[in-house]
Amino acid sequence: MKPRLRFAPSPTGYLHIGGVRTALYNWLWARKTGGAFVLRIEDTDQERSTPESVRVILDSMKWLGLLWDEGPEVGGANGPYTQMERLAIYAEFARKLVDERRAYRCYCTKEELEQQRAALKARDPKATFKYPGTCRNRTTHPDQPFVVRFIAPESGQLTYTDKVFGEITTPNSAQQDFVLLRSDGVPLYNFGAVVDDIAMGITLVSRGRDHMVNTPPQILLYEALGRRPPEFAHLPMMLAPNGEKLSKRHGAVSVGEYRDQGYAPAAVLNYLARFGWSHGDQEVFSIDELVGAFDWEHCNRSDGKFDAKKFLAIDHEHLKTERLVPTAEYVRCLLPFLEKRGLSGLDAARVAAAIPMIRERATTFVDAADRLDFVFRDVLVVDPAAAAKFLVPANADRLVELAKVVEGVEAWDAPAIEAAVEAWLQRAGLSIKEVAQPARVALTGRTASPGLFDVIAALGRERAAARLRAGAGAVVA
RNA sequence: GGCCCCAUCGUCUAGCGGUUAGGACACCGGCCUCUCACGUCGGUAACACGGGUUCAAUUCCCGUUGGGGUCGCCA
Repeated sequence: MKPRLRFAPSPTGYLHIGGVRTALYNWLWARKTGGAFVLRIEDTDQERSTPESVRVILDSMKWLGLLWDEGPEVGGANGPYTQMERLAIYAEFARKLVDERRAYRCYCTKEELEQQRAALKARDPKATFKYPGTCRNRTTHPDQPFVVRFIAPESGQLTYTDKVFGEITTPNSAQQDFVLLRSDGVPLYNFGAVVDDIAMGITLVSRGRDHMVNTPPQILLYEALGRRPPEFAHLPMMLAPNGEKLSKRHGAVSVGEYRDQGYAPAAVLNYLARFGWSHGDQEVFSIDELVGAFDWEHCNRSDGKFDAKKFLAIDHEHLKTERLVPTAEYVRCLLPFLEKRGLSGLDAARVAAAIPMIRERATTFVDAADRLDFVFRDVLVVDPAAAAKFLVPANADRLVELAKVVEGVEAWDAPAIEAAVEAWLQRAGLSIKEVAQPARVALTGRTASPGLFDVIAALGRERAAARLRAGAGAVVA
């Protein structure tokens, strides 16, 4: 039977990079095995869930290329895929559990429990408050709000085999009569997830290690419901460099931020896949390679620390490699960033032609747009410090001479330009070192740029000559 | 504190009883060079500790220490 996996985020903000990793592992396995990848929105926390966040999650997933077989927008046979639209289903399952004496109505109020919890903590700050089972054997049913609690076993133990952590055994004494349904009928996490995973036929649940503690109660629920639990595969956590939980205060943590910083989607996936999983010594993967190589056996069990520099290096690697980011894709990704700089209405072919000279240099699309800015901008922006240093009187004549040489080049390509310039340097008894930097500043406005001849070729004969002359003129002005 | 999990260079990791403990990022040198990059050559750098098991432990077992997760009518 083909496996069915899911990613079930709660729409309470941006899509966290750690969440993307669990989504990715699920997606990879579904793709590799020909199984199904289901996206489910767990919006039962009405305080924090927002429609905007759902939008962000969907857009982020699409940008990454983590498309779902069933879920919001695409539908499917097991919908709806948003929990708040499934309330009737949870009610039905809860009713069944109560009828079969596997769960009961609890009329204790939140305030009462809060008070008990506080009292216990006051006596012993480290004690664990467990619901005392006050309503467990209650026979009267007052006309008051109630929650539905599960009847948890008090002795024995529960063992399951995790696909990455192996055999995990937990004593049932660690469990308590946890709440299934709130007084308003909205399910709590464990119940909602189990009911939906059953209803949606999920066969393998992979999620962060922070959920490992939820697995025993969930398995108990499957048993009470007469269902065989799915397989579980927990993933180690992605921590901040200082070992803390990775959050906003450690820098960019959302998919949107990396998209805005000009990262390639495949590079994001590559970095995340390699975090906690390995395939021998291979560091760089295309998405197809990831799908082909992914397995649970090589998933690590220890937490890791996010490394922004390595992430950047992986992105750089992708941008450098035609196989990973084909030129057409490069152009498509780069265009928006050029537009953001005010360089709009550019011809795709023209942009494609300029890419080779910055390909190995640019680490992100934002970086690429910055490096290519001089090619597409009509009025050059010149770095004052660079001008002060290189556009000086001593260089004026040379720039004018170079302009003439450039205008005289016959065939217009970098090698031809280089040949013409070299010939002139010979005649004039000059070295390229004496001319390159002044020319570079005149042509690009900066002291760092692609190779001089590529720059001239990209600008075109007239524009290159004009800028060189302007550079010479800037000296006088 | 209870329950659960983890432990190889600074970081991500390879390793599945016998290796000069390998790779990548980062860092430091050399080369290349019109700048910046790229590339290339080399270098610094790790098996947390203590017991076992074994002819032999980074590898298997136990403990210690350290780190993490979780203890809600959040997810």
